[in-house]
Amino acid sequence: MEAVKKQDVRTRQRLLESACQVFAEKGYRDATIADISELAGTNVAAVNYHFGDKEALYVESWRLAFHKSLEAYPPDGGISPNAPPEERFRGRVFAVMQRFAYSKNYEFEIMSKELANPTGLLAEVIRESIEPLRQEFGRIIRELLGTRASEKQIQFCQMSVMAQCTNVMLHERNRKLFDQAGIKTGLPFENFNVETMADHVTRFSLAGLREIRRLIEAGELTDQNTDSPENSEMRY
Amino acid sequence: MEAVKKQDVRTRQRLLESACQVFAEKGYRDATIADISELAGTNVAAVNYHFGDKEALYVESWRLAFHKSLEAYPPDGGISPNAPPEERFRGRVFAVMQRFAYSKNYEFEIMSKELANPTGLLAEVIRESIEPLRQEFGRIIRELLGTRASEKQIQFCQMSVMAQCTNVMLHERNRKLFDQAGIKTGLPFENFNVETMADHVTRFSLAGLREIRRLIEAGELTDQNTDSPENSEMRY
DNA sequence: GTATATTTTAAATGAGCATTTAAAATATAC
DNA sequence: GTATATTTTAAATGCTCATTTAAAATATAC
Repeated sequence: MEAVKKQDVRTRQRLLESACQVFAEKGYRDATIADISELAGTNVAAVNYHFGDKEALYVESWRLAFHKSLEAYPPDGGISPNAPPEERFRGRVFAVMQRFAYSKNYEFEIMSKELANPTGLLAEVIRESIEPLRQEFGRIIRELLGTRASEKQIQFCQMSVMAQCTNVMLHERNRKLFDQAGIKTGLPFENFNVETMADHVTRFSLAGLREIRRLIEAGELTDQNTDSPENSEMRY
Repeated sequence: MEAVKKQDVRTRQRLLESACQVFAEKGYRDATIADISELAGTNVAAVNYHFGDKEALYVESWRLAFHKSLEAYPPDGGISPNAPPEERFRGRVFAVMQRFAYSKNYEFEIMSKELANPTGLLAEVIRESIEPLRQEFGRIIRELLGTRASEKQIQFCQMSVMAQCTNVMLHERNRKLFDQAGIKTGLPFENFNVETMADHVTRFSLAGLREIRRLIEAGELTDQNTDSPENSEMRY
């Protein structure tokens, strides 16, 4: 049970890598153990032997996918911590988009499927993985917004930036799907290029951040303004 | 076969409305015909009798959800076509976010699940539904970017704005899920408010658009800059 | 009111799938 | 080399689910 032997590790590892790929392509529910073990060249029972069940395999797959992705593209984008915040900002945006863009990094596909259609199985482990990155990025945004920005204002802005990074990728993937299905989309990005997109998102967002900062410092944007009053209708 | 009688319409309608709800909650694959027909108070065979199969019901559900959503929140946000583009912009952003925010509009949940994990069944019908809105919004962005903006630049900016609208909602939904699961998120939006969020997205984005316009008009942003060169790695 | 067409129902069918089982194969310990 | 522990395998199990069937119920036409 405890002792992990060589051969063991090898099948376990193959299984895990296949699982990342299949979960990324199909999502938890549509991925079958048969798919995964066929791709890994093992028997279906191997999954249950090595991981217990499909759920545990899913969680382990996320961990591996995230780990590999982060290893391939360090989150600071290679920018020195002493660089001006605008540059560190661009580094982060670029790194996120690379992590999401390269299809062998299954991080993005697994996560976006999970977020849209949650199984609940990854809630904790995704949060654990991502929270440190979120904090680091938040600190850069704080610098850009100035000392008078509230926590909530920082989080709103962070959301605006990250939203662009993820949606670019969803967009791009779906354009590919539409193309394959022979549907004319009128959508952009025919020659998709991560660097170009990162530049756009950076330019657009830095301008947004400067404006929010200006408003805060001109006193035209109190926290109340960005905070929620009790008036308009709530969701649910 | 052809003639549609009264009682017929009623069960058909109940089935359709239940289907919207269940597909929105669970996505295509996890929604079962048993779920749907139970909610509608009909027999499971009724689905096949009235719609043929689950796939056709899914497509019809999207149509209904989208139609109702648009009816409840007109896409221009009630802003006159003669208003300045900034106001029309805000109207659109607000309308989109309302459509997405109110949970009885199943549009958002069905669409975001479909986009993250495509069945392919909605590709055409979603595009058909959304394309006119996309065009109208594109025209507003064109006004804001000025006459020298390229089509690609407009589409990039449009993506940046829509990305924020959709991600706010995903974010919010998942915060609720995390809360329910008792997981501390550190995520924002404790008192979620559509108007506040629409204001933020509008402010942030209008600043981004002004900056892109400035760069275009200063000649610092040729279409080449925003277009894709052949250098860096492509996805897939 | 009777005959015909439509709609609803309960039960059956059969496919897909995660998981289990127990035997066979392989590695490890001594 | 033999005994023991680990790993792999093919087949079986049992559950969920979409879809079908054919009989019963209900509506419509005349």
